[in-house]
Amino acid sequence: MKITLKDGSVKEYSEAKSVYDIAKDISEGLARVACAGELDGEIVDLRTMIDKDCSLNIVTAGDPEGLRVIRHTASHILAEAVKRLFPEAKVTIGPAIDDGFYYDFDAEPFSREDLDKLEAEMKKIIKEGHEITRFTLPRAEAIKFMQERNEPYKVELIEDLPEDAEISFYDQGGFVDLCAGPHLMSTKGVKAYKLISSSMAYWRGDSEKARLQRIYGTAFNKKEELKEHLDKLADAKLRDHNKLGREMGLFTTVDVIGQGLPLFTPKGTKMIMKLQRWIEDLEDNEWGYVRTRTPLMAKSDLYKISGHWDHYKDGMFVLGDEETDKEVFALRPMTCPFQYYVYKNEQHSYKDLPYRMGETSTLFRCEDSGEMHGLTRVRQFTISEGHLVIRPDQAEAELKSCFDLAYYVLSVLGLEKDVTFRLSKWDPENKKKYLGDDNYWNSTQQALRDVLEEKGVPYVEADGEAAFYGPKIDIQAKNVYGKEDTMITIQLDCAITENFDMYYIDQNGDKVRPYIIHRTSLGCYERTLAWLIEKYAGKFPTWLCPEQVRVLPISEKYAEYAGKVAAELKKNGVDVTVDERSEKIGYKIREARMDRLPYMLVVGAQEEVDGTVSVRSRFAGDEGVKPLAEFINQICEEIRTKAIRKEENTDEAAK
RNA sequence: GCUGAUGUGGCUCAGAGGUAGAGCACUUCCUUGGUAAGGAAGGGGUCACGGGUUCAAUUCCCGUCAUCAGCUCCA
Repeated sequence: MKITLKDGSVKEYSEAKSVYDIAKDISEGLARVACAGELDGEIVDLRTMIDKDCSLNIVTAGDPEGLRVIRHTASHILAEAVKRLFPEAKVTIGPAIDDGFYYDFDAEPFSREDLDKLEAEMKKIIKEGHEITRFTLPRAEAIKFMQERNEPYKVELIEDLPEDAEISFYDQGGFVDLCAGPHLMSTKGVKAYKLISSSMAYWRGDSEKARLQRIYGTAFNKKEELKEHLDKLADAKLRDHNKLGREMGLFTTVDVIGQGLPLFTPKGTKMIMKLQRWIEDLEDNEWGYVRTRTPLMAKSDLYKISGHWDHYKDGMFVLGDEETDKEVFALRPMTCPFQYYVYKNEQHSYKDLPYRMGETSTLFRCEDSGEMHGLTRVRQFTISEGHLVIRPDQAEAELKSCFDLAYYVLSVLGLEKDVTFRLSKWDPENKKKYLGDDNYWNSTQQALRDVLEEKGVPYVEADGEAAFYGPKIDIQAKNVYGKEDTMITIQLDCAITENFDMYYIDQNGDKVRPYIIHRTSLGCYERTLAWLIEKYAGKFPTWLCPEQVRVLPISEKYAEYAGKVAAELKKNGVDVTVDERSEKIGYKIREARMDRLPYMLVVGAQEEVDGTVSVRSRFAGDEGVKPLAEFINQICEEIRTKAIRKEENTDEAAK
């Protein structure tokens, strides 16, 4: 067969030559993975190509696709290990995923000890160095083959394949798995792997179907890369807002209060208030918003008009019983209709629009009990809510301005590089879930797409992610574990105004339906705080810190001067405390460091005489002695500009 | 909501069928110190909650609540 390589050169091999030799030859000995190659953009097993002339880019262990092949092979080795140690287990599927692989088994739950044993067994299988060979069977025989081996899940998988398909299998020294490939040439090729965790998963992701046990693992080309990955996971644990936020005393939860209902401590509240005051002033003073304050609950009638009663009742906390009570209320899951009635309170001319309403709005959503997590999925939360009532001709400009505001907020927080953009569209396969027709959805989706295009940000389009009343631009961020959440959303809604009979008076004196933009600028305060904790590992920009400065008197003799320093700072709006305890200065510094304080001011005899402070910061260590007034100027400027000071490489940074 | 694990002083955790332990933190006293832990003494727990088994339960069993992981969901 003839093989055209990436560089255009052609190699010819006799049919008699083994695929392993060909692979080794083509990859110049590079590749443990060399039996996998790229054909027309697809990763294929060289062995499927043995009788064809083809063009191949050989996949090597070092490239991303090679990594997938290594991981996929590791998952087969795991499956073999499970069959050896737990012969009753039934195998299902085991793909490579973004940062590793998993394999689902119908088996008893696995403990950490089981995983350790399985890891040891995998080591044996790898050491044994089984050659991995590929063979195919016609469908009927393939079914029989797996029936004989008593693997019902594999039989089901094969039954779903076309009648005339040739079914491929991979054999590694007797353990045979149904698989499309490709794989390494030998189990020996898996050199760095680790089983991470086990959990439950449903067969084919369907909660009606069998419950399976999933084992997650990961594998890398080299041991060092694996170590790096495991270190990163360990670091993620240290940043985890749900752990760190509690440790730092920013929030807590209480059994008897309930799930998804975090309590913010004075420190956590201080941070949220700093964000909230900033956002409210920003919107009102610089972006033309007016503020509203509307009820946290309403009669069910309101939600019937808005459509939430039909589309979203299960997600609401309903107060009362429809059957027996005259009036039924529900806590609000959104602010939209409340602000609509504020708009409707007066008649509006076309000259009044856009009418931009903002509200720091607390919402309630009855999430399923298993969904709650830290501050990112909660049942009560507060968002920087806003609704813009606009004329159709203002849509483009106002959408862009909402986008600019959100982007500005992100960039001040230092988060703008960490987000991805998503155009969330309706599900054309399930139109019943939505208000409006094809025409409506196509045009609104295009309007949002235009904004993203104009702003030149990369974005993905996602079906089925829209609100029931309109499409969204969602700004997404990942947590330390790589899980994605919506941080900010901008939605265009031209449907709801009908239900609420909203209108403005145009030039001709006619009533006209406005459009609505639903949007957030900072999103949900709880979620944003979680994100900040993880982004900064608790070392927040100074302006956001609940405690910005701690004054550390050398001894109790200087407590009075320390108090004066603190009072002066407080007068200038700085959040400051004094550590008056009779501890040594080293001890106080250690504690302040562990509390991630941005600034420590050491004061003793000399400072008292000179009216100075000895500045020590999280950023640069010892910053020397300064007149108090100079330090106040410096920190006030840092707070005013919301500067994000970089940590320099001091010895302390390493600690 | 589903599956599994977990729940012991403020925190991190140990422990065992016979009325609970360490380190840190806290309080008091000594020390009054110059840039990451000075010393001593002391207080503090209905072992998440409710049932059951047992002479005896914090420990074993069941239920509830909460936390975590994963699934599913997320207007």
